[in-house]
Amino acid sequence: MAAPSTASTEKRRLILEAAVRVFARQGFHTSRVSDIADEASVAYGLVYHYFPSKETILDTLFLERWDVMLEAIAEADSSHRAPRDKLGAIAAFIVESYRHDPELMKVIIVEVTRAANTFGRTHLAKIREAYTLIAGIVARAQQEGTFRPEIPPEFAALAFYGLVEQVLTGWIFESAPVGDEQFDRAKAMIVETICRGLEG
Amino acid sequence: MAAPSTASTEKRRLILEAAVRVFARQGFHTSRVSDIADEASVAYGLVYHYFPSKETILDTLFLERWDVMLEAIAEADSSHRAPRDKLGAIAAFIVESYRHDPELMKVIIVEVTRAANTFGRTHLAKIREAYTLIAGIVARAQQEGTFRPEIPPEFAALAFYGLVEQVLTGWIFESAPVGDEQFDRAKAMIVETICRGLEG
Amino acid sequence: MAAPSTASTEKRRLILEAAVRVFARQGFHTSRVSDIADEASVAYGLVYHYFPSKETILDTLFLERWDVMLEAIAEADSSHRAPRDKLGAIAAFIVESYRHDPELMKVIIVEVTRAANTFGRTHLAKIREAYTLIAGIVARAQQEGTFRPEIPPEFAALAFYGLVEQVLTGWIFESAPVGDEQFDRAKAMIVETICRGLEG
Amino acid sequence: MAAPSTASTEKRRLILEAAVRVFARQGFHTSRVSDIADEASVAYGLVYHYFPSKETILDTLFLERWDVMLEAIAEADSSHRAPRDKLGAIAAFIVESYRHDPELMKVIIVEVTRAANTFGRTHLAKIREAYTLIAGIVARAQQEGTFRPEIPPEFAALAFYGLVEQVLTGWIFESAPVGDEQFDRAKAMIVETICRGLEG
DNA sequence: CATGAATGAGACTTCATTCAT
DNA sequence: TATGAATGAAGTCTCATTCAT
Repeated sequence: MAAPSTASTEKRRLILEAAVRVFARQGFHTSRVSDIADEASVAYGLVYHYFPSKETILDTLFLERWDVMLEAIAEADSSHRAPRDKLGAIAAFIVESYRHDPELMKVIIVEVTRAANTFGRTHLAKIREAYTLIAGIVARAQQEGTFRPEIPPEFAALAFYGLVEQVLTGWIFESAPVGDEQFDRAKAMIVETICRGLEG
Repeated sequence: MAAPSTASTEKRRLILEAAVRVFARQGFHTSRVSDIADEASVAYGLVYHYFPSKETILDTLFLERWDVMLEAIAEADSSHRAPRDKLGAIAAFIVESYRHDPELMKVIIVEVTRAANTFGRTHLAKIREAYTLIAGIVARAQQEGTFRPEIPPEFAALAFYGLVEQVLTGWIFESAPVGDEQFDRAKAMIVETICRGLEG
Repeated sequence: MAAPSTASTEKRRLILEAAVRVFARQGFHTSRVSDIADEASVAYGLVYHYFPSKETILDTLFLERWDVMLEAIAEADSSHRAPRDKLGAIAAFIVESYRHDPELMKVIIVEVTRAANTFGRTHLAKIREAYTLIAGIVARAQQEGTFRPEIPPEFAALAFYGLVEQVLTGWIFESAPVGDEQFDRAKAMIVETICRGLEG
Repeated sequence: MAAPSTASTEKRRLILEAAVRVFARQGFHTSRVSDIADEASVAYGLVYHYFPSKETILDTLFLERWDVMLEAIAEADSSHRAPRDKLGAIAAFIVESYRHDPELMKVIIVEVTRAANTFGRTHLAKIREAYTLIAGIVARAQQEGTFRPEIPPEFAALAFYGLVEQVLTGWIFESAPVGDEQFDRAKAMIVETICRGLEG
């Protein structure tokens, strides 16, 4: 018999992964808890054994992934690269996240990040952390003279992250699948568009 | 005494305006039709006399305003201004729309434009019209040599509109009220940020 | 200008006729008062000017026609025909009623006579008058020895009227239209079937 | 302790039986789903756990019982009795059905069989099966010379079933309760009335 | 841990009826 | 008479959550 803790974790993970597919397909509001249970091939009640509410599932999905992203941003910042390369690394990380698990990214963006009235509200502080980190990169680039000082760092962060999100949103609702080439071009263009505006 | 047709229109308008306030306050999904009726000081059933469904109210709100915006974009384009000024006019129009009726803009952005999974889906084509118009401006600027050709016009439109929307979203969820000065600075910074990246 | 009383009667009649078509098409429960007003090309409120409720319209339709039928039965009875011919005259009258205005008969049978739980309840006494009259014919035929005494007159009336109604119900829900020949054969067969069982 | 499958079936049956009582008392249209739940001492939602709609409950009630009746008719036909006795067996079966569970029969007749505009429509084909089986008995009786050929079998079936239904309808709406004697006399009279008309 | 039956509040929508003009 | 806007009660169905086993 497997260790209980392992077994429990497995089912929990199964439910989370099923939730991603269901939320991505139907949207959070239109997804029923039973849809998730069905998708996970798990009993209805088990969902409530692992999660106190439907909302918590979405929260978990968001927080798990968002923390990874915050770490990635922090790491990009801590490196000794040029500001443009730091932003490039961040853009690359997010784009790669989408390439790797588009459904999860769709859920996070559509149901949390952009659904600011509902869940975004709850996670506003967490979302802002990302802005703050990015703004920090810009601020330091301005101090060292790489970026010109006219644009406030917070505004630059807004522009940068806004563009990345917009690009992903475009892919999410595009009918045609996105190819590898587009992913790579996107990374370059995001950086090029924003940094040209920022660099002195 | 007002003409009957006017009276009927008045109530309809009353309901639309109440819906804006209610949707802005509670979000579409959390708003009950009875909330709208109460806010409009109107009987429950009257809402259904004028609108076949709760969804239609949101549709109406969106379409009315969005068409005005599309006209504004078209007009900005038709003028003989420099590309940067055209984009400036568009940014100014949207920012002014927010200054004039922040609740309506909040509803449109939060519940339609950004709620891509739900209503955005229905209005995707309409939303894309705006992107297409903006992309047209960029494309022509590239042809006449004012903008450099590296960035595809569609991508530029994404960046431009994405930034505008991001700025408004920021205001929408900011706790502190936004002052006149910020509105004007925002217009300038949006254009500055994007156009520096686009101009040759 | 027409005399008011005449005008009022005209509109009233218009509404009643429209109600027949609407009830026949959609059934009473599925018919909205607005459907009737639309079908009559008359303002919504006018229906309530002439009838205190939707139900009253059906009542009126039923009572008007049913009284005519009761008279026809009474008349058939008062004649000096043989019992078989009396029943034949009644069957003929009802079948001709259907031939002349199938929609009205459909409404009366489907929505009143057979809808015993709803409106039939209200009109039970009125409906029974017909049974009583028919039973009277049978009773007298038994007294004079034309019909044998074994079957109670009330039961005979049940059988007779039941068959007539069943035949009409068959036509009502038949997909194919009913031809003149069928009407005439039906009259004959109804009498033949029932009277053979009754005659000594 | 009962097996789970049995328990679940029990509640379902409880709801069906409650529905019979409620429909018989108030009529289908006037019965609310909450009335059924209350009558069954069951939570509102459980009704929808077992049945997708209020209508389905009525459908189930009708189909379950009607199929039993179709079998009874088929069985009566397959026996080697005289045609008159076959019809007698059918009449007896239906009358006994009423004696055994008058509320269920009331619901089936009043709300389905006679409510031809609403549910009858849905079950028309099923209802006609009964007519067809009965017509078959008559047709064969005519071929073997027991019944005379003048009356078309379909018409005879109409008369027979129409009379049975009419008799039950009479009981259903009679204020006084029906005694055992009446049940038995009814069986005899139905057969007597119809068969005298059919026999050569 | 696992199951799925049981609970019940909640919200949309319909529509008969009333009323002001 | 005539109009159609206004009212609001009523009822179906959904579904997140709880609970007994």
